[in-house]
Amino acid sequence: MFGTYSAASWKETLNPAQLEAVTCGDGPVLVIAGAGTGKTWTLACRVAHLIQSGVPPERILLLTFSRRAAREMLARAGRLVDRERTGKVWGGTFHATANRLLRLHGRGLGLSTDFTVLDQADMADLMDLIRSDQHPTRDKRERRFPKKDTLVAIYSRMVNAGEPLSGVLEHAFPWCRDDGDGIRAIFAEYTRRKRTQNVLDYDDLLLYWRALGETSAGADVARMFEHVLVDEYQDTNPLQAQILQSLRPPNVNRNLMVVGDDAQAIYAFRAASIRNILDFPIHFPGARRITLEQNYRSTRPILDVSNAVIAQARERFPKDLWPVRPGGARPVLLTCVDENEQSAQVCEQILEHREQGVPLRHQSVLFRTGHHSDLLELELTRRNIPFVKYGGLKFLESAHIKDALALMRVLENSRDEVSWFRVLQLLDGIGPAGARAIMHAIGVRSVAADDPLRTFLETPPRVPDAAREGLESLRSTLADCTLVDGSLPPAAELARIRKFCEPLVEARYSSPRARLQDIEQLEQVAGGYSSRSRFLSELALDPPSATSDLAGPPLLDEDYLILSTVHSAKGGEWDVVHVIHAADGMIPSDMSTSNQDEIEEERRLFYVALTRARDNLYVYFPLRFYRRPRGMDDAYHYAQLTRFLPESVQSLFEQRAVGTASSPEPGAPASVDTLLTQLWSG
DNA sequence: TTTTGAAGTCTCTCC
DNA sequence: GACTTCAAAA
Repeated sequence: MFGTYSAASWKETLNPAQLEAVTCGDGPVLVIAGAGTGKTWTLACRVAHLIQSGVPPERILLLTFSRRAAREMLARAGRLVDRERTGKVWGGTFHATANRLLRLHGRGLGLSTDFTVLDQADMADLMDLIRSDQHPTRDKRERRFPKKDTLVAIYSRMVNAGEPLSGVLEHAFPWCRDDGDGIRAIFAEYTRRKRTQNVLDYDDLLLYWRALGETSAGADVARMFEHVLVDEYQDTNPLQAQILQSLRPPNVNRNLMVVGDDAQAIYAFRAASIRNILDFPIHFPGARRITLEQNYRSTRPILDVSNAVIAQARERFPKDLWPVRPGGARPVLLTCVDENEQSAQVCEQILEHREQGVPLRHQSVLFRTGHHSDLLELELTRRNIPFVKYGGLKFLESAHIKDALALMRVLENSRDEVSWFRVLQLLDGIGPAGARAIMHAIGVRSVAADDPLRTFLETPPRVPDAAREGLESLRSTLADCTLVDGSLPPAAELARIRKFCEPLVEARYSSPRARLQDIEQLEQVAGGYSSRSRFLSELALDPPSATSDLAGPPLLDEDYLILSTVHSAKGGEWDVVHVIHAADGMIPSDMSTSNQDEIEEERRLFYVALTRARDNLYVYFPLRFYRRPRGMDDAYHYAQLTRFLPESVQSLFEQRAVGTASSPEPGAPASVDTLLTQLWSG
């Protein structure tokens, strides 16, 4: 269905509801689109239709949940009109778009347009720095104060939900309720420092974009766009909804199309609110509503299971998906004796489908959290099955990459205290206290002082003997990068930084070679950029989501399996989908079972996973799994099948049980099945 | 006083 | 693997 079409014929591929969405005229439109109903295709066609109707592509704004989604959608639209024109469409996430717009129009808000962007880890580091400033002697007997990641989570929720601190603490972080004053003080200082350091965090990007709407530049920005389209609207938050309102003031125009599915809302933890979809007709009076219910993706048996799972949801908009595709195999529920058996079974099924002609890249393995695939990855490697993993532990989060980037950021913004703090502690003999002393000496935090970087290079700070050699190496590296006439291309700069890091990485980390290669990979990525500031902000806003993203475009004939968290799999579809760890405590995660809303979100998450499958769906349930021992408990636990598959839903599956406790070989005798069945239903 | 190393704890999802 | 805590060494 996604082949190439002539300009006239592609509209014939659309069903009536899709066609209505694609060709509808001006004004606000809400498209409720169930899983697999051709939502992406419809949006791509809408873009193509607008361009064909004479809307200049640069006056179309397409907001998506990831940059990858925007790229794919515009690539499809490009096949319908032409690449040259679709390339001019504004596309990307809210955050990336804010970044672009604020660099163009942020002056009126008192922003200097060469700001740097803090990612979540940077936010946490700055919070931590402030926390230890405000409580220099942490009393250990005192009750624990919220950790830096918690502080960031509280702060982000407050901003994105637009809810006062007290309310956020009460509803979402009740265990921090009594620390309100301390938290408030940290937030105030956090905000102050961000401003003096000329940095914006993720939340600021949205806040300033909204603020832009209230300035005179805001009207200009609104007028820039004739049409605004938003994908995955169910996962936007109140702040983003306000941005859309500021972007579509009644006196400019109200051309706004949002597309979403309440049954697939899985970002409440990021303050996303289903109210955005519910209240859309209130925010944009006269909104037209179109529902897409015809499912093109999955066969009936897969849809039956998915519908049965979501039907148990506490509340939802009634919406039935009906399949277009006939026939199809029953989904398979595999009860495995343990996690090793699960890994082995996944490999077996994958290879069998490949034998039957389904290449690896049309199959995927989905799981709740990044480390759920650890064992499987070992097994895949052992069997030489190539794979690419999305989501989970990210490349940019590893310490050595952050070290290298911190050096670049000091060059970019010499008042970036988080980066200085990190860079200086790379030196032997310099710990937190030493780093603070140096930062004070070169005036990183005093607004009036000269450029701290120049001070650092011109007058070397006093350091203990152990740090002398490292300090000189650091100074000459930084000097090298600044004194070359003009500015060095980012890749060349990183090459020098890598030289500096080499001895450190070798001394500090266990597998230095792999880590140095990581930095080389980063150099490769940097090769695509001519400006350091662009490189750094793109990296913060669109981090490589898989290691393969860094290795450059994979060879066309290369075949590899996709491993992904369910969150990262949103919007994807595969012929064969394997959902692993369908046990209570995994799905739903036992960190998300404290209240009904969280459980409902986990249910939708499971639904999203199931609905990714086109032809074959496998759900794996490991009976026995390892969990790090807590207290006297045994390290091995017996699990219950996920609560989202009650008896009535199980019966829609073909059920198999494999493995025995003593021999983890496939093909257990039939009697084991009944034993296992008793275990999960008893 | 500050750094450094060792032992112990706990780990979700993403822009 | 990353972070915290604690104690020894500089």
